Amino acid sequence: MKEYTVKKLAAIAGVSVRTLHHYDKTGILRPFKRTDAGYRVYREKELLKLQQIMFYRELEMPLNRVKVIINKAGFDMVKALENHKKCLTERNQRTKVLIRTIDKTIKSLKEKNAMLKDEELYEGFSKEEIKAIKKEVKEKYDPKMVKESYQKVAGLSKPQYDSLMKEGEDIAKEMALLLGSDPAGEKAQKVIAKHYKYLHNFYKPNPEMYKGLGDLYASDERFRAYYEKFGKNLADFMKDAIYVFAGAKKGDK
Amino acid sequence: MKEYTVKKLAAIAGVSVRTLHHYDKTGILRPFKRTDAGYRVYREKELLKLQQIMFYRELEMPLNRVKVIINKAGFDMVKALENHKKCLTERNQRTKVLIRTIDKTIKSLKEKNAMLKDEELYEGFSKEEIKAIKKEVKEKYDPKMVKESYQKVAGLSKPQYDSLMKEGEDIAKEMALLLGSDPAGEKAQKVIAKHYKYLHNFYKPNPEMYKGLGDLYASDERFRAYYEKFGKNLADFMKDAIYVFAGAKKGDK
DNA sequence: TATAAACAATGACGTAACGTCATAGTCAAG
DNA sequence: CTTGACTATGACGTTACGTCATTGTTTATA
Repeated sequence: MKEYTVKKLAAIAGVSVRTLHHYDKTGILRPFKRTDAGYRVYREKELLKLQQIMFYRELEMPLNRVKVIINKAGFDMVKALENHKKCLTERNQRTKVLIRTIDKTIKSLKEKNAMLKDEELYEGFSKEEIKAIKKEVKEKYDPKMVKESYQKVAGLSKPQYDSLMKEGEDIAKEMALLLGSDPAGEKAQKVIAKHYKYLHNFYKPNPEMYKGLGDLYASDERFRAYYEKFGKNLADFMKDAIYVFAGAKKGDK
Repeated sequence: MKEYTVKKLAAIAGVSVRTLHHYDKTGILRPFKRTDAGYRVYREKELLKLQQIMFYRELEMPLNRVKVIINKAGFDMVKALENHKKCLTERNQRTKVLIRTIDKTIKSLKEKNAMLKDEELYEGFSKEEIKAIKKEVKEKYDPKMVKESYQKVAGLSKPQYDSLMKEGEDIAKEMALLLGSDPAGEKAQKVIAKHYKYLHNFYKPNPEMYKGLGDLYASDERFRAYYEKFGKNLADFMKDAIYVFAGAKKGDK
């Protein structure tokens, strides 16, 4: 059984010794054992785990989230690898968009008649969008869903993201127009069905989760504030309508 | 002429207002003007410049270096864009290696007879290597060369990098063996010629630059320390031999 | 066996690039 | 005039290590 101390592992993995210390201290990656002298010793299992950490870091997942994910009972390494592959492929697609942006900018600079729209200058850059998405999702949806949502929307372009966010707003506006009506009424239930379907953009909801979300809308200050922008006590109305819908949905199942 | 204040520019570029403030404060991206009220106003030139900054950041270039590069007289935007394209293409290649690593790891996990060598777990990850390269280059070469060197070696795999670094060490060792002999002697000059050729891995040297490097070797504490590891006052000896070689080289030119 | 170099540990301050929030002035529309 | 959106500056906080100091441990060589 092959064992590594910090320098050897750092060398083959291409990380620093300091990083390994940091990971041990923060509990993200513990060594297999410590020698009597206090030396950290790592084995195959730790090497695989470090690989996971490195993939998550490559995809800019914050360490405190990585820690939760990979140390959870039932963590499926193969599934995680498949997900990393998907995200990396999407990143490569985005990089191709960046390269196209470069080509278009060069053409625009060289030929005075090939003007770019200002927005076109930044096509493919999505850092801030992702952050905005994460914040938006966090504010509007169950925090447990944040990670999954992140993975699902990371590949969106800005126009796609804008469109998605606008759809969410439109649904909220539609509900606001029905304030004062019966949350179990046909109209409200039609819009809520649309909302439920909309959530599929972020994660795969089920009736129980949807009810939990309704609770969250009504009880969490940030959610209330978000919906208040569209109508007075809209969060409560959403919750009521969600409960009706989710009850019916459960019956379906 | 279209003008933007911070929120509008932040929105189309996908950065935060805070980022624009930060860039202004640090002098990386100044606005076109300030209104009487103190509002920042940006125009086309600033938009193009921001695009540059964003490409450099995408490629993880530190801001203080970005500042120097793009604010230099004669900064060639088209050339820079072409260079970004090259780097992004290389990054995509590296991502493909990562994806292959994923495939191999999955196969290894699913089929117990498809064992991976430990090093194979980390193929494609290069962050620490790049950092090490930057540090190494910084320690051994003219700081002005760092950016160019970074671009030139970024695509190296770890074995390629290791090989390259070893070659550098071997040359230093060879010179150390000649300590005490004539720096203008045939043997020393033969090794120095090898050193000059070796530098081509990092940048395109010329005799004047090479002499400057010799000066740096002898005067900079880090360089001296590096060469001291191989032999007493090796840095001085290198400088002397470099001066002879560069003089002869100049004559060639 | 002694020594020196390489490897290891812990501790702690510092860094880069913003993020977050507080406070207050400015602008535009109703 | 009022209100909400936009703007400014200031300042503390965050994340993921980097850097360095100090000291113990291991290994190879003379």
